[in-house]
Amino acid sequence: MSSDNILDKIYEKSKLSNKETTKQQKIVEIAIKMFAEKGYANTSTSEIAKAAGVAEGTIFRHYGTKENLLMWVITPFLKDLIPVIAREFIEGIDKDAKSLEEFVRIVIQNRYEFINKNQDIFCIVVKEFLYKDVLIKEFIPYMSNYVLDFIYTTLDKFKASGEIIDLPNPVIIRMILTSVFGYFTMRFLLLKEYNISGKEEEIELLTRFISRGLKAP
Amino acid sequence: MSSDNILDKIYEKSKLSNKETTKQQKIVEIAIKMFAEKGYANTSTSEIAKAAGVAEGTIFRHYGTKENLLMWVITPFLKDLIPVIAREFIEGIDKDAKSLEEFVRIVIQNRYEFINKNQDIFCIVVKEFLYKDVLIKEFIPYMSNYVLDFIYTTLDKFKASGEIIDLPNPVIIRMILTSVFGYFTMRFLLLKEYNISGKEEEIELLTRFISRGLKAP
Amino acid sequence: MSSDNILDKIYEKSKLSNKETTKQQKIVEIAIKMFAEKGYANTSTSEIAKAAGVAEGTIFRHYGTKENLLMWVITPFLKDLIPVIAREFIEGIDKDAKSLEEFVRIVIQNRYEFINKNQDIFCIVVKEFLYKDVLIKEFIPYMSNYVLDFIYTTLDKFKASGEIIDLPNPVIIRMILTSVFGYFTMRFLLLKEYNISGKEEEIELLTRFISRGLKAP
Amino acid sequence: MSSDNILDKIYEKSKLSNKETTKQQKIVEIAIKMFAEKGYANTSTSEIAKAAGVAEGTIFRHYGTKENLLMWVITPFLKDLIPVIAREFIEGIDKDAKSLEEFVRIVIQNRYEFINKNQDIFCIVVKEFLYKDVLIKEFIPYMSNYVLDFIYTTLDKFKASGEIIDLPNPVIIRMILTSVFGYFTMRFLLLKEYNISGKEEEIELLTRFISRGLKAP
DNA sequence: CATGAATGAGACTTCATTCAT
DNA sequence: GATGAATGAAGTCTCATTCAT
Repeated sequence: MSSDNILDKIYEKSKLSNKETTKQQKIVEIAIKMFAEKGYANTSTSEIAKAAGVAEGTIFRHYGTKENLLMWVITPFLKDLIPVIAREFIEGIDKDAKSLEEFVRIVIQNRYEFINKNQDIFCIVVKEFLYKDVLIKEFIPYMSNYVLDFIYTTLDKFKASGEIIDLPNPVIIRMILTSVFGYFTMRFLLLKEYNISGKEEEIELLTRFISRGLKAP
Repeated sequence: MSSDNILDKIYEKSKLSNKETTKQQKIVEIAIKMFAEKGYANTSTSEIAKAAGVAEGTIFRHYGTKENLLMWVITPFLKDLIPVIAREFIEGIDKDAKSLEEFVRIVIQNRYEFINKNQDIFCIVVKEFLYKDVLIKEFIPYMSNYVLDFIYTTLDKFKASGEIIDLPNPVIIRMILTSVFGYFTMRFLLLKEYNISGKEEEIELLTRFISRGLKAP
Repeated sequence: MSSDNILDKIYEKSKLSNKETTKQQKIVEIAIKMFAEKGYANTSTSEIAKAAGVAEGTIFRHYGTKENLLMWVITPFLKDLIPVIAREFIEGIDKDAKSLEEFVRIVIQNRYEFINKNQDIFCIVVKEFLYKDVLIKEFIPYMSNYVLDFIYTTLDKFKASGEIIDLPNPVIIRMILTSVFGYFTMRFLLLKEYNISGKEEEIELLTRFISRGLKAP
Repeated sequence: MSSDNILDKIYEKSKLSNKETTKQQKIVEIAIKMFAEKGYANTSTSEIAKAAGVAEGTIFRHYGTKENLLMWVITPFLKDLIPVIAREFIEGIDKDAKSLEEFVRIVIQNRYEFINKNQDIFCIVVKEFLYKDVLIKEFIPYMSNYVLDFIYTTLDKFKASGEIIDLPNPVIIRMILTSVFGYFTMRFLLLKEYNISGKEEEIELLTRFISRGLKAP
């Protein structure tokens, strides 16, 4: 069964493709840890090599470029981050036809698990997002038109039923994303050690905050 | 009358104290622009010097270190960012004894202006915040106990009157800050060019979103 | 058989441990020459690199710091300089129970050879000694208590037998060292080219000068 | 009455010549202190300017070059160091026709006072001596033929009377100088703080050491 | 005369990347 | 495939010196 942890996936992928070495695993593992901790720009390939117990040349043999290594680490995360939201979105609504609140809860729970399991990569992505337009451009296409259309019609339904406020869809989506990613950033980057309350409770609070904030007046 | 724009303040300060040179102004101006655009780590002092039409040594004659230059640019911004929020908070509530919604609106409006006028520095601060613990440590003391106490008692009052949900104060504050700064980050960093709607309207939406989200059930 | 020349030792050490490269040897060789000639502070790493036919980065890949390179060159010399004196001292006296004169002669001869073979490094050490307290601190511990004790009791014996003047031991030692190193400095640094007389004769003169100077009245 | 302290002399000289400013005095004073403490190469003109309370340009207005400032500081010291030895030498012998020991004593005492009063400049000279051949070349001519001739004939006289060992004059002079300057260097540079015994006693010991060391067998 | 802002050459150092072994 | 020595471009920073004010 395929794990939710990106690292595992990378391992699987590479095992399938080309008799992935332990060394490659180690490189990726260490790179993730160091990029997350000190940032991509402040981590040198020689540090990674040393920490991974590998010759510096080996990194370049496998990944060609430092930037390539970053992408190798980030891409599967990005691929999973939004598409799964979308699928979840669709399935969550389809199956249960629940309220917005219920839906938001499911999404947040799901993403919480995902990010919690990949905290380091999340760190990297957030930090690099601010610098590299490339990342944003690579990110957007995953938000396919099909999915967007579905989200739009769903939101329209909620708006029609008077459950949520009547605002343009992009505005609503932006509000949800801002709140959710704002929360995750604070939770997993800035206040890592401050554990105000339990996971379940925090998710519940955030869910209520968002769904109430979007309620029709 | 002292402007709200940090750049102006730096100019004023230096004009008053050291007979600041045109070159120094140029250096700071260019540094802000480049740090914001490419990030502190990815901007070299030689680039700054060249763009400012100045010898590289001149930068170091005045600021000693590249990091010093960053601080010179960031510090007044940080000094203004939170304390003013706090003062506004106190005064806004005191004067008008209005609802939470009214208060949130005032704060957001005020901060919107401030950040709008100092977009570049805001960019720099957000980006560096994720890397440098130093910044956070320099930031926190401005949130004085006096202010925090006031905020706490105010929130308690709102909770007592049943206007807002009964949650621990740190949780409420965190939610507000997350939403507000999440919004600003999206607005001024990530989606600079996407102007979904007018400024007034956006502030209004965010205000309602937050104050409703915190309403008692 | 291990040579008395430090350069040889460095080569041996590195050949044994790290498969030392020709380039590394060349770097050390050139560094010694240039440090000796122009002084550590007045020799740039780029000069060394150019003269050694190596990229400047190569120096730092191996030695990390310019100061490290200096230490790499100096340390084995310092390690040998005094301890060997001490051992010689002990053995020389022990074996033959000869007069002070005989002992001084042995020591000077031995040190003459040593410094003669490592003239350049001696130059470096003398010059840097005056600037860096670090060096002195690294130097002193080699003068172990055991050795000092032995020297003291030996000098006491000479004093008891009436062969040498009755002065505090530190004073006597200081006089010997001052004369010997004063001589070496003049011989190998200041008047390199002036060869007043043959080596054997000079040693003999210095020996007599010191041993007579210390004779009891 | 003309002082023995070089600083005073520089002051006098400059007062006589060109309405010497307090600033120039301060510059020289500070330069001496800093060159002595940290070495010429490790002292920057900006440091000197700051410590002297003077603009950096002022230094160059007066002395043109950093090296010039060094020379301005060193030259009068050098001029006094040896010539006075020579004069003393001549007069000491002439007047009292005493033994070598008496003569050596007078010279050492005299030089001790001189160097003691100008410790900082002595430090500078010793340190720079090792680097700059220029200094040596500037130094030698002061040892005039007339003086040398006198020393030679005097030494010859002592040798003829059987008081001192029969060695070539340069060898004898070198031995004396080596011992004396070796002692001064140890006393005023390396072991500044270690005061083994009183000044008078140390001079006496050194005098006896040298004169005995040179005695005919 | 004095100032100090400005300069620019050059110092030390880092690091992604290449390539012979 | 793996290694790690070597590279060289680029980065931060220092400092003696100049020159307009």
